[in-house]
Amino acid sequence: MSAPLKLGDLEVATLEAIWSRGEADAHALHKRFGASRGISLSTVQSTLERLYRKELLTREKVSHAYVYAPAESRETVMARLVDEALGRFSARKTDGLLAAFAGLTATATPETLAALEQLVAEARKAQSAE
Amino acid sequence: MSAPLKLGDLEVATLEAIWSRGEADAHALHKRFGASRGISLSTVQSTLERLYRKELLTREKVSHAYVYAPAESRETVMARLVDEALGRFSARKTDGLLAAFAGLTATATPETLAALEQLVAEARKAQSAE
DNA sequence: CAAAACACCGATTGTTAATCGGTATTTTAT
DNA sequence: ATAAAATACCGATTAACAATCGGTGTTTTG
Repeated sequence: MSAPLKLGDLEVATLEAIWSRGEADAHALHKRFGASRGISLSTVQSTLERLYRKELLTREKVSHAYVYAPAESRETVMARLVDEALGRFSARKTDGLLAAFAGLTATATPETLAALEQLVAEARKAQSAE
Repeated sequence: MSAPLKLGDLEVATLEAIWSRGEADAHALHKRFGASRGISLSTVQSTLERLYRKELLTREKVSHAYVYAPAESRETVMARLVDEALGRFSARKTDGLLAAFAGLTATATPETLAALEQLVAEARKAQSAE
């Protein structure tokens, strides 16, 4: 088990920004939402650093500044967060997922349902193939 | 939006214990896992109190002791936790759920897949009925 | 009435995200 | 080559919370 993943709001926002552009440095991120949040460059750097230590970001020194890139896809991170949220329950995790899904279906779009149906169908196929 | 729900490990364990028995008082809970955790009665009480304030538990004074009961179902709490975990992402939440499901389907049992299929079918039905 | 069982209150500890400033170091522009 | 600018790096602080207890006062109950 990788250490329980915990993410703060700024961390999530940072990840999203990087996912959407592929890569970015502290300077760029700061300009992006540093202003709106009234946050200093240092804060952005610290957040990036934390994300890096959590192995959610990769960094590479270009000249003397770090350029960060995603180490994990958004889907993966989301899945991990869901796992983390439900993992402490003794009940089978699927119960939780089903519950979560049940809540979702109320507002799910037809496209989402179709995608879901597809996923289930594929999973069944894969299963019977084993 | 209810305040963001956050639960610690002891809190989840406590909830589970209460869900499984329908109701319980601090004394019973303490006997249940107080020993294994080497925890005092006070700690159990505090946890119960916190859960009560979070409106996850109901309490009723029987004689002069509180008897706690669930205020929310396990499924509801799990769904809220998932929402909480994914709600901060700007991407459509469904993406995250789909991702979570994708991850799940790899190890899902046939029963789970069947349940999932059922949910999707019901959701579609409900949708077309609107 | 006395003892036991609790609630209630307040205090402490530990963790983690968010936040920043200051200093050292590396670039870059002059 | 130097000065100025851009960054990294480090350490400190704050704030939120869960976990944890002990002590004090109150209500039951024997």
